[in-house]
Amino acid sequence: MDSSRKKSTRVTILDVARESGVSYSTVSRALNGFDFVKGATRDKVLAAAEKLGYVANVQARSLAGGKTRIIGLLVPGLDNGYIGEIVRGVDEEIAKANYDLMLYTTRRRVGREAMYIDAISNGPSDGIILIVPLLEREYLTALREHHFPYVLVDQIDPQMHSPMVDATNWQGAYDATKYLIDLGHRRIGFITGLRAIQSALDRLDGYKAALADHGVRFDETLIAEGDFFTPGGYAAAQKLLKHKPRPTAVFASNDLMALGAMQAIRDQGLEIPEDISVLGFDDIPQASMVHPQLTTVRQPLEQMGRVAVSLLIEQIERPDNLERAARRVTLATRLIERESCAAVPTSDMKG
Amino acid sequence: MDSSRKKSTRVTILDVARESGVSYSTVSRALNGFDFVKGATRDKVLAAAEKLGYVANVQARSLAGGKTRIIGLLVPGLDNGYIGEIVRGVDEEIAKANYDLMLYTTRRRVGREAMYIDAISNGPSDGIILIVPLLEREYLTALREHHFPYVLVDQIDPQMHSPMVDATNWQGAYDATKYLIDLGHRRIGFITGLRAIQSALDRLDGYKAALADHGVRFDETLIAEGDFFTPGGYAAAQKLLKHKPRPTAVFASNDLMALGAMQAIRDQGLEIPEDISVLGFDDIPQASMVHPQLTTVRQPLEQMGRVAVSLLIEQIERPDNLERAARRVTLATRLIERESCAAVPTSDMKG
DNA sequence: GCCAGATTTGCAAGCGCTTGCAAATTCAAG
DNA sequence: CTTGAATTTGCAAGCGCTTGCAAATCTGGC
Repeated sequence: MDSSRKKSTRVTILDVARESGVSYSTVSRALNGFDFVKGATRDKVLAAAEKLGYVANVQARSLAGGKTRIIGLLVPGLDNGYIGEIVRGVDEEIAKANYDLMLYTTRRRVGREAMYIDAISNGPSDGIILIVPLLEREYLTALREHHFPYVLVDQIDPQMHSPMVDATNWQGAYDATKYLIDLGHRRIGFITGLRAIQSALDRLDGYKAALADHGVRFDETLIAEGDFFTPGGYAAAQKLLKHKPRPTAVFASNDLMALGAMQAIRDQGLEIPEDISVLGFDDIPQASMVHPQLTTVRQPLEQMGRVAVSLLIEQIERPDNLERAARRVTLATRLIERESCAAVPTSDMKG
Repeated sequence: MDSSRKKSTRVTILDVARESGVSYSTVSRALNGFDFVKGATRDKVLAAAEKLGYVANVQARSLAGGKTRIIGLLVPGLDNGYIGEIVRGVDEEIAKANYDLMLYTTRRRVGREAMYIDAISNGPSDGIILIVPLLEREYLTALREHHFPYVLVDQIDPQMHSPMVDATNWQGAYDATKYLIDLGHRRIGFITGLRAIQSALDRLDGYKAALADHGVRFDETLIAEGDFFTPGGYAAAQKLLKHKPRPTAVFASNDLMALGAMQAIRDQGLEIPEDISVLGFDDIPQASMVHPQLTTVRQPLEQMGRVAVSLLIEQIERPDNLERAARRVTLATRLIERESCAAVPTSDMKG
C-alpha cells in the first residue's frame, strides 16, 4: 500500500483529538464551526490543530457527506483574453471565499460531453461554473437532475431559469454604434459573432436599433459574418473593405475579431483611425496593448467571474432557498474610448 | 444528510457488481485494469459499467489509497500570455492522459505559502506542477518530505535535483543578440528580467557572450533593469532612450517588456523598426498580434507544459524509479523573425 | 444539595472504494 | 477421473471524515 508513506507524515483528526484531549467528533464539529461546541473546547481544538499543522483531508470529508470547498470551472480553453479575464475574477473570488478550483476544458473529450458533466458532478466539486458558449441543453438537465449547483456565465439558458450572469450586450452595441454615428459615420460595417450565440444576436440587434433610432438606413451588405476569432475578423473585414463606397468604420462583435480587422485594414494600406475607425467589444487586455489602442465596449469580465462565484457559493451553502438563488445578474457595459476611432475623414464628408 | 439526494441518483460499484453478477472487488479490479481478471469477467463488468453509466467516485477511490487522476498546477496567475501558453500545453497533455486539473494561484494566501503546499499535498492531487518563478526552498523540501510528486517549470532548483523542464535561455539570448549584430547593430540596449530569477540571468549572460564573441564592447550603461512586466519594460526603455548616442536596438528579456518598450519608443515619436529595432523573448500570442509584429525568441511554452505533465505522470505512475525520473529536460528556443527588427538606420551607420 | 431540562460530548455507523488474504475455481498432468 | 498448482474471485478491513443518537455534563430553580 503506497499511501502508507503518506500516512506516516499525515496529521489526522485523531491526532488533533489526542492532542486536545477531546473526541474526534468534537474536533470535527469544532473545526466545522458548529455552534453547539463550548467556546473553551473550540479554542483548545483550534490551538491543537494549528500546532499540529492539521489540514483536513478533502477526500474523506466529502466522502462522509461534507463539502470539499472545491468549485469546478468549465471553459472552452484558456487561450482567449476574454475567458482569461473571467477566470481571473473567478479565481480571486474563490480565493477570498477560501475555496479551491478545478479547471475543466471542453476541448477535451469532445462528443462525450454528457458523460463529461457526469464526471464533474461525480468529482470533488461542490458546484460548477459554466463558461461554455455553445452549451447543449442536456448538460443542464443532467445538472438539474443531480441537484448539482451551477451557474452560467454569459449565455442564455433557453427554457429553464438557471442562475446566470451576463452583461448588457444589446445596450453596449447600441452605445457603441451611437458613438460612431455621433462621430459622423454613416457607413458602419458590422462583423457579427457566431449566430448560435445569444449575445452575438443581441449585439447585432443593438447595432440595428441604434442605426434606426438615429436615422441611418440599415444596409444588409454592411454586415459580415464572423465567428468571434481573429482570423474570422480578418476575413470579414476584407469583405467589408470591398464594399463600395467603403465603410468609414467597422464595429466588430468582439475584440479578437477587431484585432483581425485592424490587420486586414492595415494590409490594405489604410490607416486607423484616419481612413477607417475600428471598434471592438469586450475590452480584453490586448485591446489596450495594440497600436493604435482599441476603442471598445468594456464588459466587466472580471466582475462577471466574481459574481458567478458568489451566486454559486450561495447555492452551495444554502441549498434550501435554491429557487430564490436561481436568478440572473446582468452587469453594465461601458464604452472605452481609445485611439481607434475618429471622426469621419473629411474626404468622405461629402459622400 | 444532504448527500442523500446525491446518493439517490448515484451509481456505485455495488450497482455494477449486481448488474454484472460478480463481487464488487472484482469490479474494482476489472475497472482498474488488473491483469489477473479473466477476460470474460472483465468484459461483463465493463459492459455493465457502461450500461449503468458508472463513474468512479474520486473521493472514495483516493481515500482508499488509489489515485485521483488529478494533477495540481500552481501558478502565480493566469493573466500573462506566458503562463497561459504553458497551461495550455499542460491542459492538453493532461486531457490526453485522462487526468483532471486543479488550479492553484499563488496570488492567494500570500505569506502562508508553506501551509499552502501542505494544503495541496493533502488535497486530491496525485502530484503538482510548479510554475512559480520565485519559489522558496522550503516548498520543495516539504514536497520532498511528503514524497509528493512534483515538477518545476522554467525555474532552477538550487540544490536538490528536482525534475524540471526549461528552455535554452542562454542560447536563445545569444542567438537573438547575434541576429541584431548581424543586422549591423552595435548599441544594443538590454532590458533585464528580475535578477532573482535564473532565466533572467542566463539571458543576460547569453547577450553578453554574443557581444563578446562578435567584438562588440559590452557597455554597462546599455543595461536597464526590468521586472518581466509591461510597465517595467516601458520604464526601462525610457531610460535606454536617454542614452547618448541612442541605442539602435532594444532587446527585452521577455515579450511583455518588449511591448512596453515599443510603447515607450512610439511615445518618443520614433518608428519601429525604422528608427530602432525591438526584440523580445517568449513569443507569447500577443507578439504576433501587435503592430509591427514582434521579432522574438520563441520558447516552446506549450511543449514545456506538455513535457512537465509527462514527467509528472511518470513519477505518479511509477513511484519506484523516482530517482531515475528526477531529470531535467531543456527544450530549444528559436528566433522568430517578424517585423520589429531592421538593419541599422543608415543615418547611424557612420556613428 | 437535588432534579429536570438544556447544553455538550462521545460512540458508532457508514460514505464508496482498494487491496491483503483466504476461498473457490480452473487447468494440466498423472 | 484425481490431484496439486495456478489462476480468479470474494470477504472484510479500513482509508479519514461527518453526523444521528445516546450518554454525559452542566444549568438553574426548588
